[in-house]
Amino acid sequence: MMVLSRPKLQDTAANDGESGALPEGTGADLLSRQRLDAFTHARLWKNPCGFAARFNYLALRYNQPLYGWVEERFGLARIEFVVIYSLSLQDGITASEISASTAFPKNTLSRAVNRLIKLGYVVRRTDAIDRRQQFLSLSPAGRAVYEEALPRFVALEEEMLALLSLVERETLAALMAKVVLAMFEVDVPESTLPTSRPEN
Amino acid sequence: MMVLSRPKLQDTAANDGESGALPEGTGADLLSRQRLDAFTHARLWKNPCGFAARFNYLALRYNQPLYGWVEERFGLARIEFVVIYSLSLQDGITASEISASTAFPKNTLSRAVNRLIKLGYVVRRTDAIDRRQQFLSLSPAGRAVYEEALPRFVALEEEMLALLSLVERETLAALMAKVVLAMFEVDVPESTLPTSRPEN
DNA sequence: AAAAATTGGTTCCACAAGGAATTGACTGCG
DNA sequence: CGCAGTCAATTCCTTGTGGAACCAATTTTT
Repeated sequence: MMVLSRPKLQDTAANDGESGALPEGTGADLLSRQRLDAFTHARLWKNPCGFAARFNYLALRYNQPLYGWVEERFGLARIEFVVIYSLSLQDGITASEISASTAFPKNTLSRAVNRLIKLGYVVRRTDAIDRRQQFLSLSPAGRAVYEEALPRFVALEEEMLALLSLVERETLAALMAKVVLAMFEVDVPESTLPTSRPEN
Repeated sequence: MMVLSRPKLQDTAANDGESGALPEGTGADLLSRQRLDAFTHARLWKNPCGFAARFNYLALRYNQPLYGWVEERFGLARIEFVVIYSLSLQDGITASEISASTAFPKNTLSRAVNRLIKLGYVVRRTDAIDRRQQFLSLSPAGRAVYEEALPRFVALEEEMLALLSLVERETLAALMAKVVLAMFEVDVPESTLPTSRPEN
């Protein structure tokens, strides 16, 4: 096959695709016009789990360049920037909360937080009433990193949505919200939790 | 944004949040009814890159349990199952093609393929005219793994979409296709490619 | 047609990631 | 009030990952 250069994404992986039965006009036809290798095409458009394939693909194409840039610009690993981003969303949370929400192991977060403190991007304040917990906050330097990075993240999201009208974006947002909601209700079988391991 | 976590995989990670200001009816209100921690809520609903945050979240919640199950049921790592899944989509592709499309490094794929061959799930056939290339195929045993696993993948996708009507699903599929298309057109800046690293 | 450049795949190796066990701080039960 | 159970965070240690170098088969250049 051909393969052309393109991606180099990295994350996700797996399945993708969808099958041939896409309503025309949705992209399958357009895709084939792109110089896209046949396998990626199959992953996205002829996959029995086409929806999953597509958002996995998007996650990959979104995260890869952004975190690559973060690494190169700031010398921060993905997990480290995740901490910074998280603190910008909710100041004063603990490492455990980030761990629980993002599914990164606790020890990985511990390392990331400690490095960020050493670099002066994050400050730690031990809870007076429960001295186990450590509330984290961004330092001015940490906030500066976030401020510089955010526009890139916003811009790429904007590029993703570029082909959509305002109405379409709202529709998409609403439908995605429903899907996210559905996932909250999925009871995760015990057996699936243990061995997992991110992402990646 | 987001990020997904990496479960053990390595994938995902990142931002999250919560808070309160989403257009009503989209899920924010429903969400707050769920027993969901505040930070995750912020990540999903008060995030400047909310769309990215949501599909990252979905990727995490989708991949993690499934690949965890694969690991436990078959003793196969994520990348190994990715190979199997890929071959089911397109028989006879090479390791390089899978690498290019999924963004896993070549050597990682090399290892995965060799292990799968050793386990008898994959067979390799060297191209007669270009003896560098090795076309891969599923053995009956490999196909059996796929056949057993696929229903799980389909079922979880179905759960994700459970709250959507048929019309809504089609709308979502079409909009997602447009977004995927837009990502094809993004020119990946050179600088972002080098240092990246999946997700894990 | 030899030399240089490319490409698929593998091997080497340094390092990071994460499971498991540990420490320190609370909580709850009896 | 003391002992078992829990929980945040950390440390230890093994393993897997992925960058870089390498090998082999081709292709291109001159």
